[in-house]
Amino acid sequence: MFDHLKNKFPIEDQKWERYLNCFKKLELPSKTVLLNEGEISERIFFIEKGCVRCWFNKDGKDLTMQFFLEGGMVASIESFRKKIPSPVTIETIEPSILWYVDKKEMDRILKELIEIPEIREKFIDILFERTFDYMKHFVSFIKDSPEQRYLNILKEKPQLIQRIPQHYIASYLGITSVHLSRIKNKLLK
Amino acid sequence: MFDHLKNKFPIEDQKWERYLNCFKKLELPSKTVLLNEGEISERIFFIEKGCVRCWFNKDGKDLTMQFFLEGGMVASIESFRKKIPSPVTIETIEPSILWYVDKKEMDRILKELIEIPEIREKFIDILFERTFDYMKHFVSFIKDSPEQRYLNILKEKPQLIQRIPQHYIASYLGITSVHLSRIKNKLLK
DNA sequence: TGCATTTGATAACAAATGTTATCGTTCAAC
DNA sequence: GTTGAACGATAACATTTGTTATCAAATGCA
Repeated sequence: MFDHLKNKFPIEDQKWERYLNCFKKLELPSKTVLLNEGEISERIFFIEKGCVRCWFNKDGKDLTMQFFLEGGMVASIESFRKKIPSPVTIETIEPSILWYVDKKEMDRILKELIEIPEIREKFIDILFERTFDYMKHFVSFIKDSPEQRYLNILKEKPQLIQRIPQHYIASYLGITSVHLSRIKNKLLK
Repeated sequence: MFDHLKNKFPIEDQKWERYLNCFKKLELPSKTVLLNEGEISERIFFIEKGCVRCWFNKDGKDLTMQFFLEGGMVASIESFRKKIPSPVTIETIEPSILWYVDKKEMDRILKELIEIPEIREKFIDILFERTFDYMKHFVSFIKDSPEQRYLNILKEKPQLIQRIPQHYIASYLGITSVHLSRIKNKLLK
């Protein structure tokens, strides 16, 4: 697990040791809520094992915004950064092993680490990459049909298709589960 | 114009002076291409007056990804940062007054300024805000009907509706211009 | 093991959206 | 001013996608 983290924040081992005790381990069953819609995000989670989903309620419908797998780092980032109510619920959808850090500690750690040029670069890089991901994702809504979006995931993140219930994938693609079922059926032929 | 910039990068005036000569002014007519799809972005543009559109070609169709107005800062950011071919063309859609900085100089400036904690914070903040914007945009494709997306723009960025040809708005919303015309018609009644 | 819940497929029908074509208007270039 | 291109509205029709309901299979749990 900590290999993932060391990769995200490449600092020397001894410095790293100083932060280890900020990380708390959680072993959780499936369908455990990590943060409720409307609450303020106080923790950032690192996924060692399992799968986490961000979703929100729209007129009684459960709509999926994003998935995170092993190695992922998840929080309701706008809530975490700006201390505003979270627009999403964050929930495990598999039995999962997570590590979390409280916001207060995370802020302190970042404040120290950001002074180190390599870490700073890495941090900014991660931020840019996440921005690029979101850009690609919304461009795909302009550019691709739902069928094509499904094929894109199948190619780029096959894990998601294999592990995640289809109706969650459907709303993530912006379609109904009935329609996704039709798409799969059509692709078989 | 430079007020916008000073606001984005709040440094003392004398320091600011040192960078002024990196900014080159352009006065351009409408439909001037600033960067072609496939080229590598070498400049970042700041908009003093006018309007700029990022778009790409998909099977012969012209699809709009994003608009920028006065005060905006535009480049093909993934291309600018990673020196990869731009997925989009950047083009004025009104007679515009722009300022640009070459990537080499921008990198040098940022390298210096990023050491200053306030600037660094501001920079990271701008990055986060842009990320949040893209998140909201793609969530709106999951959550809202095209009609609702149109109403959202009308409310949040009415300037876009007023100034930008409707068929550009349409593809930005992920629909055809015919459908957008229908939506507007329906809203009249 | 057995039962309830979740998940996924499918059908029939309704609604939304795209396609193509036509027409009138606006607008900029000459 | 005249003209051609760009823009926007509209209609008719085709296609895609959503809705609702039902059923079968898979899954988790007592």
